[in-house]
This record gives sequence, C-alpha cells and structure tokens, in this order.
Amino acid sequence: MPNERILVVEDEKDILELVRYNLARESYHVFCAASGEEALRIINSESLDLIVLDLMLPGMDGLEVTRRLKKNPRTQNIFIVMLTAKGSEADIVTGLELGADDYITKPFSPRVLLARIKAVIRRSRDEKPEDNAVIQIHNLLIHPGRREVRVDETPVPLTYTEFQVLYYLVRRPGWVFTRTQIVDAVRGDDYPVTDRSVDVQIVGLRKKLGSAGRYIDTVQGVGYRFKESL
Amino acid sequence: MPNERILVVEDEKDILELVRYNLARESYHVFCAASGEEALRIINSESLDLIVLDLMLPGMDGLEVTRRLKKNPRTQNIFIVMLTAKGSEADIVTGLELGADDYITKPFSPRVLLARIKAVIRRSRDEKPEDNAVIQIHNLLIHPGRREVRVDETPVPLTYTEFQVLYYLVRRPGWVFTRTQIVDAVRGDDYPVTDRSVDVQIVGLRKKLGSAGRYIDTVQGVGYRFKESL
DNA sequence: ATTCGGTTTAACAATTTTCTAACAATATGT
DNA sequence: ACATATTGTTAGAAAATTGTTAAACCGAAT
Repeated sequence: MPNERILVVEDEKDILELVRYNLARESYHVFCAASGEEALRIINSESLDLIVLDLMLPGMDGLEVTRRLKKNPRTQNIFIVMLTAKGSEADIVTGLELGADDYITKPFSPRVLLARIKAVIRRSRDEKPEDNAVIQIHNLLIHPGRREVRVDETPVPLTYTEFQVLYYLVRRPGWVFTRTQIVDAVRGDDYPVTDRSVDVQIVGLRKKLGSAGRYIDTVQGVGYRFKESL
Repeated sequence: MPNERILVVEDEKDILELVRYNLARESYHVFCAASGEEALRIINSESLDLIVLDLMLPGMDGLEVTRRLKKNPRTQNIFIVMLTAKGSEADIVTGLELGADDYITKPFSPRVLLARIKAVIRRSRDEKPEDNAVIQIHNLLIHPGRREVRVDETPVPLTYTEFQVLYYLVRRPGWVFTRTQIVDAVRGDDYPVTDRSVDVQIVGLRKKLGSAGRYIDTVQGVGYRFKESL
C-alpha cells in the first residue's frame, strides 16, 4: 500500500492544520499550500495522487486551479476533492464538470473528509485498468468512447442511464451488484432515489438489448449481474 | 441487509413523525425520543447504530447529548446526524468537532435526509471492509463477489439466505454456531423468526450441496457447524 | 409557457423465497 | 427399552422481492 501523496490547498490556517494533521495520522504524505499559486508550484514540482482543494481562495480560486490541472496531461489524472462553503451549488457543479472527483461542504468533520478521500482512492484503483477500452462479450459490443452499443453488429440506442448501468455491470461480468452500488456508480454517491428505479432501467435494457438482454441476471435479495454465460 | 437501529430525537411532533415514518418505510428499526433526557435513556438501554439528533431541544440540548454519548466507550461509536436550524453555524461546527458525522439544516426534505443517512451508514461499512475473499475448502468454492458456490467445479444455485448461512458457517470451519447466532448474522439482530427456520435452510443446503453437504454438521443441543473434515 | 425525452415514483401483478406448523425420525439420558 | 428432547422433512401459507406499466416529474430546448 503506497502512501498516497496528497496536497491540501486551504487558506484558513486552522482548517489547513486540522486536515493536515488528520491525513498525516493516516500516514499519507501531505503537502500544504495556502493559495492557488503556491498550489500550482507544488503540483508542478511534485508527483501527487490527490488534491484537497478549497474552492474559495484569495487570488486564483480553486476552479481556476482545477482548469489548469486538467489541461496538463501530466497532472490531469490527479484526483480532486473540493472543499466548498455550503450553498455554493453552482461552484460544485462547475467543479465536478471540470473533473473533480468529490466534494465536501464546510463545515465538515475530519472523519467524513477521511472517508471520502479513502473512497476516491479506492475507486481510482478499481477504475484504472479498464478505462475506456472497448468491451466485447458474447454478441455484445460496448464502445465507451463512442458511447455506442451493438448487438450482433446492430447499433442499439440507449439512454444515458441505461448505458451507464450496462457499462457498470459489464465491466465485471459475473459479479453481482446491489441496486445501491449501481445508483452510486451511475449518479454519484448520495443521490436521492429509490433503489427500485434501477429495476426500471433494467427493464429498458433487457427490452432494447434483445437476445443480449438475457445475460442480465437478477439475483434475488441482492441485485443484478451480467452473466458470463447463459 | 441488516436493519440498522436508528434513534430519532426531535421535540416537534410533526417532524418526529415525518422522520420516523420515512425511516420505517426503509425498514430501519426506529426509536423515538422527544427530549435529550429521554434520548439518553434509550441510548443506554438499546444498542443503536445511528442517531438523528435535533440540536435545539428543551432542557438538555443536542450538543450536550452528543458530549455524553462520546464520553461513554460503549456509545461513542454510534453515528450522529444532526438536525439544525438554518444559520446556526456555530452549533454545527461544535457538533462536528464533538464527533458528529453529518448534519442537515431545516427545513429539509425526507429524501435528502434518507440519502444522507444511507451515506453515513455506507461509509461506516467502508471503514470495516468486509472480507470479499474467495473461500475454498474441500470440494467447495465460495465466491462472495459473484455470489456463486461451486461443488467440484459445478455451480450450485442457492437462495439469498442459503448463501448467507453457508458463508457464515464456512468462514469459521469447525466452529459451532447457535441458531440464534446464525439468524442474527443473516437477517440482523432481533429479526422476528423461529429458531427452527434455520433447520429448514440447512435442509436445503445439504440437499443442494450434494457431497459437500456432508460437511454441514449438527451439534445436538447447540446448533450447526461446517466440519473441517468428515 | 410548452413540449419533449428521459427518469423516477407508485401501484399492482407475478414470482420467488422464507416461515410456520405438523409430523417423522433420531438422539439422549435413565 | 422407555420417555423426552431435539432435529429432519415437508407442504402450504405468508412475506418479500422483482417485473411491468403508467403517470408524475424534471430539466433542457423551443
């Protein structure tokens, strides 16, 4: 388990110290910056895994830091957890669109921050190997880049959510996922919906996929899976 | 899915009922209290997983309840979601410093409350990652991620409960578990069911597992175990 | 404002699983 | 061997889960 290298960008000294202390205690390698400019200097000189980034900074703000980060191929894969004041919904949306991985609204508990950071790192480990490779299984072909699905060479138009659900299941054929896991993967962590909304997406998928729909398997009491064989 | 035990502390009857109803509908086990004193009584007499705690209470307020909770080693790991009026930033910070896990400002929608509670519970589970490792013993193979069981390479389809019972026994080969322990492990504490229902699951398991079923051993007067050898 | 595609909820039907209860079989203690 | 306690087995009832559909909802585009 490599000690992930984390940069904390925060202008309020107390909060910076609080976060630094808690991360260090979990034996992460922690860097600190109190401004956007300082952050960029560290980003360019160090190899980082994750950045905890306050959006509200004097001078260059967090969104701008994010933009620059994502422009540079060397740094665009660094994970970002944003710190935001409560109610800055617009900034959160912008941040996520720019490619941030999670956000926490102030005030926050150290426990929550740690849990989120761990979650991001864990997810990153899962995702890396199978990024946007074309997946082919049975008579089904999924092209994530093109967001295209074919069954027996015939394109099948899917909605956004249908595609996400299918892609999530197919990335680990045979594995069972709970409805909650599926919702989290598709819509983000605490998206407020009923579990049953997944069922409706499954109905649509099975119908649209035709013969390939038979691979989507219900596991009673647990959730769904994409079968490796019929 | 174990039914988490949640205590709701709120002096406004309408809100209390609203929250109680919504949690109960998600099949959580809900306790209610209308004051800090009542809350502490329940906290001390019941084993709880999470507390939804209004900070503004007559008499002993929510922060004081939190303080006492965190002092007692038996109760300090119970999760806390605070309910606060809008604009009581100071209280929120104090609460989080005391160890609360999340907060929601009134007015709130039941949906958001549920999502937050689920998130706290999920995160708590992440902290103690359950063992997802494949188990192989004798001619039996159990793959938790796939929820698949094989005997001599042949897949054996099990129901949800059968799988849970088998997995529970096999995780400690040779150890004996009472029927009550098995029910608690599979369906959560105090699930209303006769002990004998376990026997029925055992019948099913022995039948479906074929030759591997011979490892499931009855210990008269105690319960069942998965034998290490025949 | 209105429309439109997509998503979610809610209700009901269909299905599957689980439980209970009864009786049979087996084990235990004397 | 006898009486008693415990477990095995089974079928039907009850409960839980899932499938399916339609209507409500939501946001983007007109």
